Amino acid sequence: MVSETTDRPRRSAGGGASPSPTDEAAFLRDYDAARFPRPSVAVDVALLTVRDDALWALTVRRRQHPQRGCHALPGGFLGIDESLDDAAARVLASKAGLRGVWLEQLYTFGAPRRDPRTRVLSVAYFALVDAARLEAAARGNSSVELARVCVPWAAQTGGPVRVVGASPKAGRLRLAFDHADILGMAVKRLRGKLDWAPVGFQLLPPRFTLLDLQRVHEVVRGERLDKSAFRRRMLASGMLVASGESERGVEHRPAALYQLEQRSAT
Amino acid sequence: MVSETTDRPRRSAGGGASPSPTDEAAFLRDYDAARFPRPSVAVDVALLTVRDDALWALTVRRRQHPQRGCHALPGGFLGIDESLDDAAARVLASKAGLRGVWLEQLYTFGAPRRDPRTRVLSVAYFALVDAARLEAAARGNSSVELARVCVPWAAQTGGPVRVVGASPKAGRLRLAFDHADILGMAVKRLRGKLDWAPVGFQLLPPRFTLLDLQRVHEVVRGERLDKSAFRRRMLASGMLVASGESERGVEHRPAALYQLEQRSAT
DNA sequence: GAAATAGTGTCTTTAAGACAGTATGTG
DNA sequence: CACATACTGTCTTAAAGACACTATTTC
Repeated sequence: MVSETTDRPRRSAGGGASPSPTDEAAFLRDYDAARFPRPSVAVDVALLTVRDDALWALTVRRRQHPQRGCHALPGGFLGIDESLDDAAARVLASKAGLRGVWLEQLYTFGAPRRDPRTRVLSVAYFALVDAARLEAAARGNSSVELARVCVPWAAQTGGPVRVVGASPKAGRLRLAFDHADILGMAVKRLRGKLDWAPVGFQLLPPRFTLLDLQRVHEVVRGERLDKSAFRRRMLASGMLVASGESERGVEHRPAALYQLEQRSAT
Repeated sequence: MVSETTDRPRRSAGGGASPSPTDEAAFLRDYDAARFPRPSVAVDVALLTVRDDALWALTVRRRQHPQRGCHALPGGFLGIDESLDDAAARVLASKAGLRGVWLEQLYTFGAPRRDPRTRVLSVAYFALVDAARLEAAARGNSSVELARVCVPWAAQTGGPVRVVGASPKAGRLRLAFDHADILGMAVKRLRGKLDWAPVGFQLLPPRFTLLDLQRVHEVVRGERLDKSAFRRRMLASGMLVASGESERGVEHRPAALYQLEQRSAT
């Protein structure tokens, strides 16, 4: 059976089957948005980076019920006059102190019981930042924590991931709600876009060597790549340009530094 | 500045800066979901098909304000205990009488003024069905209409699309709200998935010839493809199997009929 | 056998994988 | 000069594009 919740809520009950035509201004004046129950809407951000040959995600330790003590993705409720993109940027700024980070909407999670409090939809976002910026942000903020992401599936299969604490002896962390699924989808999306969209660069500082970029691709894809073929492919893609400068302070031949071609900045 | 709407709404005002720890059951009992304003959440479905060398979308003529007289995607408000996927399937069943259609979440549209009534988020879905089923469904239902989709951008660029009525003399149709953007994103997603996911098959009946499939790919991508290379690629993909049968009633050599390999059914 | 589309063969082009080699910095 | 890593060359392999060719059905 089809639920009646599909009908547009209206204060003035239109008489019977025939629609009661009024002008649009009158319609909007009489419109009663509160007539049907509405879910809460949150925005959660899967912020990923690459460091030490591993994928890391930013987590927030929950100090309140529900799921108190679990690790969660940084998130917050959507403001009633706030766009989704703005909400995601606000969450990152307020929880991690990060601004101007690459951000993209990922998926909306809406299982009816995903949050025990009430119906809460989560519009998940997916963000990428280089390790140095994320470390700097996490250092000055005791409420956030980096967690290493372990991907138990190959290629684009998808599914939840596991996370492990940063300290050497730390074990597996408990993720709140369906956040293991959100993180898994972020990894899946990242793997899917890596080869054709300029996203790998977002995990590196503005200037990087080709080997840095190769390491990032290897960590994200979870497999080794051939150096020669990788360079050919990257340079042919047109997404990079040589900056003209080179590494400094290394005790071997310095590598050329590249940067993102401005035109592919999106 | 960071808005205070990020805080978790609670009925009992916790005293000052320190959290007031209670057990989780008590927390949930005291939780007041209505404390902050919540948006309405709708689910809209971009249902696409391919016919006569063109892309078509199912539209619903709006009989009520706002945007009365415009064409819209079939949609409805999310039930408070209903999953997003269920809502999308319900919308397709109730507005188009279609069940068991391939359906995937697309994107959530949430610009604050996208609907003049009140804040309405739209969780957009993207559905594919073969032309015969869609025609059959539209024939018995005067409130829906097929609209031809014109894509004014190349490859994966993205952006809104235009729609044109089905009758030969029909001109451009006005689409309600941001539904031209939703349809545009559906086309972009379809183009992106066509080459690696088993989606082209969803636009054809269960058994089809390789030339049928090639026409579908050509229409979706908006360019001609080479027959030999297309066959090689499709047969090598493992997504198809020969059914063993052939076309009947054609006045030329009948083509072999293929079907989707069961393993790639997702 | 004419017409029409089904289906194949093959040459060329392009991109990727493998891997060895040369180049250029520091100590 | 030793060493470490940067970078290049080249052979092989796989896939795609182009396009002509053969095959099989109906009338």
